[in-house]
Amino acid sequence: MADPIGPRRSAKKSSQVTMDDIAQRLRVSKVTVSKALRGHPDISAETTAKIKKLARKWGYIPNYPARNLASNHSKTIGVIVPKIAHYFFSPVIEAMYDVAFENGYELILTVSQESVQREQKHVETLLSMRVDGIIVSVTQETRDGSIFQRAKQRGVPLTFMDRVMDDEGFNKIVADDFGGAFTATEQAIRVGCRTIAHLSGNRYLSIARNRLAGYKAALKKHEIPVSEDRILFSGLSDDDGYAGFQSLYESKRMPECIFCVTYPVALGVCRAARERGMRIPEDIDIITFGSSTLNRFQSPSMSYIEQPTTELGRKALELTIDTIRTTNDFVPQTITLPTRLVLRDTCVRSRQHGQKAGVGLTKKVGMQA
Amino acid sequence: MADPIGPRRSAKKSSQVTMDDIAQRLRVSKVTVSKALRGHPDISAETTAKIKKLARKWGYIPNYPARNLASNHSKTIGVIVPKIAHYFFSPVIEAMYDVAFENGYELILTVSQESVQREQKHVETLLSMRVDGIIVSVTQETRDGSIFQRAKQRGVPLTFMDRVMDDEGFNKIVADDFGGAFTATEQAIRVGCRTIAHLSGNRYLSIARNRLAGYKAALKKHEIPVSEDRILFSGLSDDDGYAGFQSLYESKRMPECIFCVTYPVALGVCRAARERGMRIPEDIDIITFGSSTLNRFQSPSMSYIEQPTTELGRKALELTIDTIRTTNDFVPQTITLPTRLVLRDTCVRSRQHGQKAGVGLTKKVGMQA
DNA sequence: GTGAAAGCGCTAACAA
DNA sequence: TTGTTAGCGCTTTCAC
Repeated sequence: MADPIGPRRSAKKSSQVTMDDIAQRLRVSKVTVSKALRGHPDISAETTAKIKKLARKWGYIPNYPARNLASNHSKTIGVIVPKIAHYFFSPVIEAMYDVAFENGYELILTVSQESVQREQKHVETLLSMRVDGIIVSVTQETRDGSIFQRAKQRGVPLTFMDRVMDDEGFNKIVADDFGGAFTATEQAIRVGCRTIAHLSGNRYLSIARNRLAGYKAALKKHEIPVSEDRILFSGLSDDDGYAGFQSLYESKRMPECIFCVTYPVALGVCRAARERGMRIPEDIDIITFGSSTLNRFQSPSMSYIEQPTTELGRKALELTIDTIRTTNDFVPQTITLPTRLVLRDTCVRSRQHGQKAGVGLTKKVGMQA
Repeated sequence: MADPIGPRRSAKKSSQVTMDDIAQRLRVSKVTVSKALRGHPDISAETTAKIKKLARKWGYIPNYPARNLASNHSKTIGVIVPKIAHYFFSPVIEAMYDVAFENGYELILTVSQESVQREQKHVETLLSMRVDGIIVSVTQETRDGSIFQRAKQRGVPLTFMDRVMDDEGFNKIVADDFGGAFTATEQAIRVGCRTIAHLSGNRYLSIARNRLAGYKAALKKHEIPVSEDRILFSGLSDDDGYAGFQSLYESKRMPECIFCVTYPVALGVCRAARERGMRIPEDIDIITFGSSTLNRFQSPSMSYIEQPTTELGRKALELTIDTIRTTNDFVPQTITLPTRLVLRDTCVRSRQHGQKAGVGLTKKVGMQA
């Protein structure tokens, strides 16, 4: 009966190989096995090799919950996003997985579906799971930040990403929404538009607020009066864009250009315009914040403000891991990432009644600070 | 000092409230607290209420790893998908979250990025995390199923979804790839196409194989010879579609219609066709398996085979939970979900040199068995 | 370089 | 109805 395949386990319920099994077989202690498997320098190379070999042979799989319980950390980071079927979040999340992988962390992804209630529940769940850190992009409706304070009290670092809360004391990673919106609006002005509507999102959502502010600032700079009835607050979906266009259309205050808070909203506008027989960009011009990989297949392909999705994801994770490592002296940081104007088929030609496009204007397109 | 806010914790490192704290304060045992918090009928309503009240007051948060270690289950299901920024997987995953939520399960989502190595690592990680079940949609390259066998040996139910392995002994949830491809091809034939190319995926991938088989079967039924040089194997991305079109174009064997294995492939074809000045569907017709929410915004909007994404996600989770609950007598099941033909702007008109479209053909579109 | 003891926070089984 | 006794599998001292 020498060297059976796997440990002999008499009265144990589970069929898992444990460190104890390996220790007994090799006549060393559990501790030695634990250290060896983690590559601890305490243990001799010889012993370590022996232990690792048997572990592999027996198909040993570490028990994370046990490890977690004993060591008080999980090497796991929880993420809460409002939507996953979204042109914006997908690449952000993929970038997060990459960084997590590189650093030996696991990611637990949860989706709030834009529901505040679910969001709160997810925070609690992640806390229960004993994640080492949390990254959240809040829902459109989130106003109350007390649940996030709880995480903080528990000593779990929390980082807001893209859609943030105003609360102080948290890490934040955002795109330059103000600057991007400013640039987009200015582009519309450059090509000769004087009436520019803005389809904004929820009035309280950070990204919507900042984009709106950028839009207004650009108008002011160019001494174009801000007309409040050309600013529509609703949501971030294509249906909102559709409804927004309709509302503008019916109010007989059609602008020359519409600046949309998100790409889906812009799509909704396109659909509505098409149904009314209006051509883009000939009859109504458009520019949007954010895009989709599918934009290049659209005709017309829309000009847009490119968001640093990958960087957003990477930085959010990096900063969170950093904070976990230096948990003692925590100083909250806010990182703002630059956006970029990408010109396609819209918002590039001179308006008939405006001045010639591009006259005296730099055509240069680059990252803004 | 009566009733301080929170337990008095002298020599404890963590600042977490535990069941013990609550038990001591209320002069009951830890077990009573445990049971009360879980709503166990053993404990009187009165005691339960008292305990729950204090737990809430003190902000008690259960410790899942500890619970997991003691009870040997995690109420957690691991999911492995090849991509997340994908028109297909997003809704599938959202559906999974819904079902998980409804059933009190947590989901751990991992992304293999089409890498076999990552996929294997994810299986190990999920096993280490002691998930109660695993759902996987394999990468394009996955051939070796031994890692999945390991899960099975560990007693962890594993369900394949959409992209499956041939291995017996696992639950499988798939769309009717064969039937859908058959229908799509037949539609092309109906509108008068006699030469129909197929841009297929990886030769070994289940979904690609089945769609190819459906395509061939439809041609055979209508006595159209299968021409192997009109079948191109590559990948599932838009670049593959682009390259596929190019290859067809250069070989001077342009078909009347192209049936694409996925929506992104079809997009690539559109792009390539447009660059060559060919109009769709006038010069070259197209039909595709699967779609995207953005298809309605395309012009032309493509006709496609609709995949039951939500159902795929729901059923995968439901079946997995079922299997967890009845772990003793496991009988592997394969569930095939119907697809549906959706007609848009392509593959609907009669070919110039073909017979009139729709003559004698039902225009009815419905779920196929 | 190795190991014994202690305990992480919880639940299961069985007593009382 | 409640409590006692044992662990779950691992890591952390700290002694040898």
